[in-house]
Amino acid sequence: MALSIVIFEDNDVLRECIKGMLALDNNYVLSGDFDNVLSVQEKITQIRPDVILMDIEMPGRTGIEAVKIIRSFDSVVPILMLTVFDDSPHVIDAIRAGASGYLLKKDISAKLFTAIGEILSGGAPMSPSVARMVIASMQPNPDKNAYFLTPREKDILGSLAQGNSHKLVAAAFEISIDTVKTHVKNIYEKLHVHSQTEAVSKALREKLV
Amino acid sequence: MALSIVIFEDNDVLRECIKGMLALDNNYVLSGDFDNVLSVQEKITQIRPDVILMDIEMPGRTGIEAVKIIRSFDSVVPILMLTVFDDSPHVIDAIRAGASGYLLKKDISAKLFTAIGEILSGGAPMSPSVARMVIASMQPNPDKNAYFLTPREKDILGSLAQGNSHKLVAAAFEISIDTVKTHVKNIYEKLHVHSQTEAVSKALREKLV
DNA sequence: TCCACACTCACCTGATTGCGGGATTTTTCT
DNA sequence: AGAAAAATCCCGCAATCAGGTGAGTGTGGA
Repeated sequence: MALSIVIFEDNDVLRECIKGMLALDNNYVLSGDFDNVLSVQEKITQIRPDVILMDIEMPGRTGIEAVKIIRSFDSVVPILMLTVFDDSPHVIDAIRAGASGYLLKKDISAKLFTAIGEILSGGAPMSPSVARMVIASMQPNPDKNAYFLTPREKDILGSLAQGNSHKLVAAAFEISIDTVKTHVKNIYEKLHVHSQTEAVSKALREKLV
Repeated sequence: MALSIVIFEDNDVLRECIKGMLALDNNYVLSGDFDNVLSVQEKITQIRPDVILMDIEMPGRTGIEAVKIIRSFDSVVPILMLTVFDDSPHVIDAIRAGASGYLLKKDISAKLFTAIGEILSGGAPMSPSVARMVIASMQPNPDKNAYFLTPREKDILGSLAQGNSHKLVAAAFEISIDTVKTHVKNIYEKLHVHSQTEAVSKALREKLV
């Protein structure tokens, strides 16, 4: 039985082009093609497609917002992003929102069918540069990361980030609670923050610990 | 000029096999092959390879530890993990440590050369199941994630995670500071934590916000 | 030898937070 | 309409935290 696919893409030429590509392969049937995502929830719940192809830039509402909406009521249907944006913020946002794969438009002709197959067999197809961004986003920032924290300060910050209080940190490292406070104060200055919560937030976000 | 490659792999058969594969292609030259990573820093600084192939399970010290060591003095040399481990913790740990790609051994024969090419041109080759794990690790946990936080509580938690104090949260949502404290208390109960720092830590780690 | 730096500890003050209550209003669901 | 859940506000107290000041120790480099 053919796989049901829907596509959201505001560029008429490209949308028709993909329609044409899918029509040539009778493993797939295009169950819907739209130039916007304004009532995406209705459309998806009615059509119940096996795969969703999603552009990012569309009039009215972006594809990333649409992904969030879809994921709010369906956490499994595969969503393959299909866009020209290869900058890290767009990529990371789309994936955090719940995208299952991310193909740049320049790779569509060569890889669309491979990608759909891969996404259905539990993979996560990505254009190479996208994959690199994703991996980079998981690794500690090597550049400005420094902040010149001393080893001890990193210890303390790490312990705070576990959710420990000053008292527990002191106990863990067998030092006085006043020493902890001194370290914490120095950490605040170096990180330009003014509270434990802010320091931990910054540390976790920037993967300092 | 041929690309210099080194391999760390304790399985003699597989190591010889890869050696053989590389020998057949004179775009590559194997500059070193080792069955452990005990003095990895010396080896890498001497050889200065263009690509490193790294197993995970090795006697003495794991490949993931080796990656951390390498990244402590060289943040650019591409490291391709080559292992049988396809469980999420190993994959995520390796990538956090600084791996540039992650190929399962079952894919070596089919994809090793493609992967090396991709890694050198700025990509991040991954076996499909690995890519899916990586992406899943960036998305909010749909299962136990609930914690049954109300929308308002998520707002508050989100604001706290930005590093805001009770007072600032109150100002941001234009509610009384006492209301914020009530919400915070309820959040603590639901998350089973006892401090702001712990709550924010949990929220960021489990991607609740 | 002297300096810089990291690490350690102490004391003080005022602000914030954690936790125990109780209470009212609004929204949501049945 | 009535019950349940969510959101709002208030009080009070003990504990913790932020910020400031000061100071002793040890290590390593100039």
